[in-house]
Amino acid sequence: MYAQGMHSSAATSDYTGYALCRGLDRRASSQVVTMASTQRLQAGQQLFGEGDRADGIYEVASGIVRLYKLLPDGRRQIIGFLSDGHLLGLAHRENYVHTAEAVTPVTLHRYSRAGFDRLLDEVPSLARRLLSATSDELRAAQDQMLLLGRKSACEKIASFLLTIASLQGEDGDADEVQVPMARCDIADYLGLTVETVSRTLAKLKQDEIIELPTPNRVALVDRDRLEDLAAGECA
Amino acid sequence: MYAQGMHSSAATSDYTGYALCRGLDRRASSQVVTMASTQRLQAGQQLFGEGDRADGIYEVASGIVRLYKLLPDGRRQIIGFLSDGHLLGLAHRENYVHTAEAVTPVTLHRYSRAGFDRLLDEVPSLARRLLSATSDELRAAQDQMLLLGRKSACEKIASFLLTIASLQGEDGDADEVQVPMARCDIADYLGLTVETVSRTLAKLKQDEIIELPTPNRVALVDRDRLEDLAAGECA
DNA sequence: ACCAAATGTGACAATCTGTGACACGCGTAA
DNA sequence: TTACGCGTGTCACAGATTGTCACATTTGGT
Repeated sequence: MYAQGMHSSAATSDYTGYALCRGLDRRASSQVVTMASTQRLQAGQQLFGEGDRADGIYEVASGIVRLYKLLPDGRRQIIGFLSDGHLLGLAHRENYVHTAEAVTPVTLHRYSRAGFDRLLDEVPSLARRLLSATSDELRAAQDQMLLLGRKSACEKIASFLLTIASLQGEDGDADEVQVPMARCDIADYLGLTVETVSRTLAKLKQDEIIELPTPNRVALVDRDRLEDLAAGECA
Repeated sequence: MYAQGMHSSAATSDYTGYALCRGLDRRASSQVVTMASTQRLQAGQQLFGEGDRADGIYEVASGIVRLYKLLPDGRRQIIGFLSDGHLLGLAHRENYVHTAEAVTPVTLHRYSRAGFDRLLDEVPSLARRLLSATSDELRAAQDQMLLLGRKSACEKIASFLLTIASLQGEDGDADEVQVPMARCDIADYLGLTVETVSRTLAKLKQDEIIELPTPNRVALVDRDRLEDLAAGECA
């Protein structure tokens, strides 16, 4: 899923783009920025693959990254879309246990694992903040389990659209959302096929709940109805 | 899911049953034990409900606890079974976001939220360990997303049985496992119905992959085949 | 302007669900 | 100790939702 990234809607600072600095003092923030290197990816480019040695921790500065796991026959489950403020690579041990790829052009800050561990030693409050951020990710994952295990295709799409809207709106909710992911990405995130995603969007359009000005933009016409669907309150 | 709890197969210590003490020095361990109170639940009894105020953090000392989320119409998704060594209630903010109930008779250690926060202040290394434990839970949740979103009923059941076996065996793998959960719990954990769980177990028995001496015990007869199924390597 | 990729649609199949009936086992009461 | 009731588990049959396959249309990039 995507939980809210590790940023807050606070005033800008000298370390905009370094969400890891949030809440740290000036000296610690300087350490963070010094040890970070910047990396850019094109859309579709892989950051790391499942099984690769987990020697880096990354922070999304801009763009969208997809995380996924694969089955041997190619079945793919996307386990999260990450936007700015999110960390990648923190929860791994020796090797990465999923793959990370750019959905859009992406800018990342990279921290070596060794450097990151030293930082944790030197800045004790950082572990508290990472614990909080990882807990946010865990709660989002648990919400997604409910969606994957129990919701119908229509409820899944409704939930997805509302989640995206809640992250794009200035005041928390947008009436029209930009959906940068392809239909096959949405399908692999919701445990559906592309055809079902397409058919379900068409049905919601037919029921005048949404509009699709272009394939990558969705207007939420009947938000109340969408919220009822997402909450599982309709047949 | 259940990730491994916060215990290791190390030597016993004076604080057996207090997995939170693992890795702490004697003074910190004494603090933990002093602030903990013990709580016992009968099978089926609720520990906390979704929406309740999150004022306690719990550690499972013995028994099994199920965590679940509900939809308004009663659809339930179990998001994890926790055994000894696991913490509950850590990832929540103001209110619990899921429900916790005892599957078997359970003994827990309870820490108040306020006391727990003070402990984190006084024992900096604790946050590192909790970060590690929460990361384990997050990885397990991501594995479960792959299962819920992409695996067939048979692959789900095979995965479930192997997971249980890997936690019950002395050397990591048991040939016969105890399944203390009811069929409806297994169903709600795997995103299936009780009938499908029952049919799938019957099919695996018919194919001589497992045996069911009693409904709560499963003998893994053809472990290689089960592992292939769980990994998604068969039709 | 062209082409490839993405999206959308229709027909049919498959997997899982839903329902009803029945069997079995366990716990409690007599 | 025995019998009964209830909860759990199993099974058969029918239905529904989603997947699969093939093809048409649209969109975006060069």
